[in-house]
Amino acid sequence: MAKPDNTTRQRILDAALDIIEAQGMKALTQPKIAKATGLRQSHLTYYFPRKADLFIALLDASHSRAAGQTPADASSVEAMLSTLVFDRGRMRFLLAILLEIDDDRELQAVLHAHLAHLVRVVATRLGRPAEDAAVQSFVDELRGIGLRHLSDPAPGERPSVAAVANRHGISLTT
Amino acid sequence: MAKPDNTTRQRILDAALDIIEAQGMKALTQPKIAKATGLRQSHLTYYFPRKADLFIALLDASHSRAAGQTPADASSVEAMLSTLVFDRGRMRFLLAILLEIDDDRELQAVLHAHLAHLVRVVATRLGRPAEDAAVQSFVDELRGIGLRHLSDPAPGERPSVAAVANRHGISLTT
DNA sequence: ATAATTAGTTGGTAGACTACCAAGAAAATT
DNA sequence: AATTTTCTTGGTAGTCTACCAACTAATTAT
Repeated sequence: MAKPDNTTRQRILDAALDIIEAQGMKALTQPKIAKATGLRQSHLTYYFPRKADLFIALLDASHSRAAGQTPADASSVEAMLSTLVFDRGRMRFLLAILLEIDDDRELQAVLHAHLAHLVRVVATRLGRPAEDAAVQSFVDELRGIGLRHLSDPAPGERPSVAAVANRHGISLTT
Repeated sequence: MAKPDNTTRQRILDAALDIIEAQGMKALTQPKIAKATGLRQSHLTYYFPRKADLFIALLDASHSRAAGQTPADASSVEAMLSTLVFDRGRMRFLLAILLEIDDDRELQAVLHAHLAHLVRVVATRLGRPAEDAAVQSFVDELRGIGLRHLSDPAPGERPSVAAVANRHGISLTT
């Protein structure tokens, strides 16, 4: 089902995620990844010809990593969305990808599918139809809030995800 | 009231806006601005020591430019928000700034104020109190949709701003 | 088994770009 | 007229992405 372990490729992705987590998006450079993995810089572009390719690959990689840490019960949907949207690192990650893929249709499609998938997952976990318009607009608003949150020089408490949900006729307490 | 014309500085900002409009955010580089204005590259960093400084300055500059073209009647709020959020260039502009200012509190504050101001303007134009929570969440959701729109490889028609407004109990037809 | 093809790896380089700096020119103050 | 401040220049240091030609290891085919 999953690709063969492909150790080298995976090592790159892991190192990249570590760097992002520890030093942020702007610090994610080929030299740093090379150092962390012991590979040559030029070698990295063999696996990921353009930086955008790496970014897109990281999309799934980070998802996998997160999946390994989070229990899949419905009660954690709120927490999941909260970090997804209010964690500055996470948000910047998304924005960076969005900017990097620029006008590349192919990569856009991958990202778009990824985002759509997330909405379906949330909807399902909330016991709603997979293509629920309310869930979509709920998540949309969350992302908008997250965007604004990102520019807040002194962010206080994280906004309540549940309150936003209510606004869209969604109850998080199953 | 306004700063003195400061021609050089303004010339830089104008050239920068032109480049962004014509070639997108990624094409906005010091060499290109230098060429367009006839200034030396090193000179640009005299006016804007860091790239983020230029970005922030562009925030107001683009606002001014847009103000000169748009009539200020209420009926155009919809159109204004539509381009603001669904125009890929505009959206990328915001994201680029967000990423570039990173953790600089000072610049974050400027951007944050800018975003807050926009909401107040929208609220006022809609005949609502300046600090209207509904308008805020309305704009938030729009931005979230805009974000998603940006990753759509084959964007169809722009979503209806009015429909989103209704969802937040806001009517655009004054 | 061995030849041939494909996948992975290396070192080096080209091309951009931001940021900085020392020194000189122009403008404004005193 | 002298001095201080602002503006301008040319040059450089340091990063980074992307590319490429050559080499090696691993697969696949004969």
